[in-house]
Amino acid sequence: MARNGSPPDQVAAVRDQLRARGLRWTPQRRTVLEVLAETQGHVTGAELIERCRARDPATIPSTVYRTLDVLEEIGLLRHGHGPDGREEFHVGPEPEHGHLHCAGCGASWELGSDEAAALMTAFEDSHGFAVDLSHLTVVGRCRDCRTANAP
Amino acid sequence: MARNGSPPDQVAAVRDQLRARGLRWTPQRRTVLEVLAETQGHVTGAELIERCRARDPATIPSTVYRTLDVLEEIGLLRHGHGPDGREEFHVGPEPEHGHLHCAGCGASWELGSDEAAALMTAFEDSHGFAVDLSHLTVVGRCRDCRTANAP
DNA sequence: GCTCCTATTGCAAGAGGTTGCAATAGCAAC
DNA sequence: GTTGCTATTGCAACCTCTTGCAATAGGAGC
Ligand SMILES: [Mn+2]
Ligand SMILES: [Mn+2]
Ligand SMILES: [Zn+2]
Ligand SMILES: [Zn+2]
Repeated sequence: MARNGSPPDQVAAVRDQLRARGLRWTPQRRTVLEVLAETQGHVTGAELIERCRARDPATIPSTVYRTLDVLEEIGLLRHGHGPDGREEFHVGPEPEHGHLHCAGCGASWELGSDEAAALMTAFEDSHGFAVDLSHLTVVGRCRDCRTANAP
Repeated sequence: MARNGSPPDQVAAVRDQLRARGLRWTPQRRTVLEVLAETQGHVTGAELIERCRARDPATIPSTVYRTLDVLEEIGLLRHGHGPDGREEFHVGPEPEHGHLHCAGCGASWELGSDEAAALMTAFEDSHGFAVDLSHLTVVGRCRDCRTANAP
């Protein structure tokens, strides 16, 4: 999400962006946007639905997923995939980043921007390929798990 | 899958490996193994179930998925994730490899071993992290889609 | 061949998503 | 404030997997 101003301002900005594109502002979308404005970090669709239901028990899953699709299409939201493949939406002021996930202990880290840049440059140079960094999760085993397993 | 010898030999080898571990050889597992022995490249669980059903209409999904788990646990199979996050099992003689997937045109390529090695070395050096290459799918936009979109 | 232990299976229920469709409701124009 | 177009919604059905549990059946040992 674009993160400028207080949550109410952010939500109002999205409303205006939607209307400017001929899309509509509905109570259901308002709920999703308000929940997103209060969220930091990563959320799965299911988590989001749960939080929307806390605010409006009549929340319908398909409506939430379709709203997420729209927000992503107009560039207000991005998603990556957790180590299990499930979509995770990136929310908050952090810049675009990838993830590192240990299959041993389940820990995960954000990819440093220096490292990310190196990775993107490498694919750019070799294939002319523009990596979608925020969609990337690199899975493997961390140092601790490796030394623990092969002492 | 280890790929040595004719399909019947491969299947027999797996049967022996299972028994050696106190696991059992069942008609259901035989079906899955036979289908895998005839398969090249990548398969999703659902595709595998479909092919098993062609051979044995009584095939039950949970049994197939559990068999795949076992085969992966004992190291005979690996999975990665497609761009949509779904699991894809790697089958065939190719060495471990990652994937590059274009979100624009849907094309995908295998990562070259040189490039893969560079990527793995980078994470090894910076974090002591051992990347699971076959689990990796890098999503982005290919050269063609980029020039088509921003001429 | 028969026994016995327990790995495996089938089934039913459930989680997380997606999709087609008819009914509803934004909102731009009058 | 009404009207009319059409974007959205709710719903139901469906898809891909996962899980708990009771019944079944490998296969090692005799
Ligand atoms: Mn995985
Ligand atoms: Mn994705
Ligand atoms: Zn770890
Ligand atoms: Zn492309």
